[in-house]
Amino acid sequence: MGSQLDDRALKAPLEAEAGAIRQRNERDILDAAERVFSRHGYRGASLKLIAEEAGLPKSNVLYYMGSKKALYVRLLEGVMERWNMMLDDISVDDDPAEVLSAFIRSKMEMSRRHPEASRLFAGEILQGAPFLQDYLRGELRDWVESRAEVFRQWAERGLMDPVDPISLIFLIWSATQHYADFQSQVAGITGHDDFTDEDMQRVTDFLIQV
Amino acid sequence: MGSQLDDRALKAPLEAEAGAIRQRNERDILDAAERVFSRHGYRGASLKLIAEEAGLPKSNVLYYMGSKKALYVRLLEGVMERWNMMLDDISVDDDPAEVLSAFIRSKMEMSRRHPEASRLFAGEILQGAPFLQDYLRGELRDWVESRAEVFRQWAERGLMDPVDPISLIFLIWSATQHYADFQSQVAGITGHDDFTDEDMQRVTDFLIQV
DNA sequence: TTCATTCTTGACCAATCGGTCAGCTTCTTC
DNA sequence: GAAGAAGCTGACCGATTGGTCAAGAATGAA
Repeated sequence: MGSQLDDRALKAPLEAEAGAIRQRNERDILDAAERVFSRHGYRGASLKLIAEEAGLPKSNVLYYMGSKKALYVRLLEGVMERWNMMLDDISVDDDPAEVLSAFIRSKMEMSRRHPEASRLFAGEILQGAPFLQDYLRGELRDWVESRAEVFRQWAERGLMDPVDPISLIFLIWSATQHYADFQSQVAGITGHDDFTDEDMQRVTDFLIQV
Repeated sequence: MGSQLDDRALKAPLEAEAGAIRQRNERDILDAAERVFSRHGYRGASLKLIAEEAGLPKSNVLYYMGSKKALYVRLLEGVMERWNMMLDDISVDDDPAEVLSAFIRSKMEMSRRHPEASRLFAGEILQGAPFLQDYLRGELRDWVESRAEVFRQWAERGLMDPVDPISLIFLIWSATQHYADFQSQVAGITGHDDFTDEDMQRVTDFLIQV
């Protein structure tokens, strides 16, 4: 059997280096899907709408993504990948105030620049994380616990107030994500439709101050 | 025309004192709908599922509620009514620490005892509040601003730190609601499936401390 | 040019959706 | 017990859903 075909035939349908056409179309579809899923939720989003948003016929979306569920899962995986990069390399020797400030700032930045991704994740969690349960109970749980351990050591050295570390992480998550997830609530109440840089800075300062 | 019929005929279909049968069935339907809508979102929930959950045929649900949208709106109104009772009667003369503690405690209590209602509200907001926009931009906005005014006066008298009042309200909302909305996330990470009273107390204490 | 691979798409499908309706039974009231 | 109101529900409807498929068009390596 032709050996120069083997490795292409084996990885082509799944792996990275696909044809240029495939790469462009998949990107278009994923971008469109992120917008549509975040606006309407998993069941509320229709393939027809996603296809229109991507400028392709519906059949083409199925051709590249296989099924609605597969498309959704692939989207979630992409979000989690970006999401997980933060706060990955802190150590006991860092300055707590500095680290926490940077963390809050980067989470706020993400809520502001990728609200669709943030809402996509929130919607998945809200409905009981049907597709993410394994991830939550595995990887993410370990991640949180190792971070909490560093906080505990900081508290022992008297570098920060001895608050419950896990609660602190939850607090930062919820407060920063709130601004993406509940964008319309915040916008409706404060009166402006979008966040200015000034607003962002004020909220960030507020959280750091706390 | 028989005057003893008039007032019944006029208000019966819309107003409070309906027949006993109607009252019981409507309650069953609303309870079932709250569970189903909070689990699957507006579009994800089907009348068939709601009907099964309520132990009635689908036609019967339509008979009492008119339409899916009407049922959903009626649910939301109920949630907002309960929700709005809190923090309604504070004044400048109260003790800030006491008021805030009570507020946090009652919001946490609500998140724990009515997670479905809380998630229902969150889902509506997450998708851009298609049914609640008017409420957000009207009543609720006024409510928040009058509360914020009290906070500002407290700060002027030196009774509390001079933090941005609106941000503070958002922070409390998001932090307490987080535990209902992201229940599965929290459960998946912390390891237990539900909150014990002890957990509740610990988190509440933490927030008050902050 | 050849020819296998990849891409594209309209027609079509079964399932499910929210909603209507006619006709039935069960209550309530006098 | 008669009459009208309220409650009940299976059959049915058009629209939309996610998904299949066959057949043709474009692409690219030899």
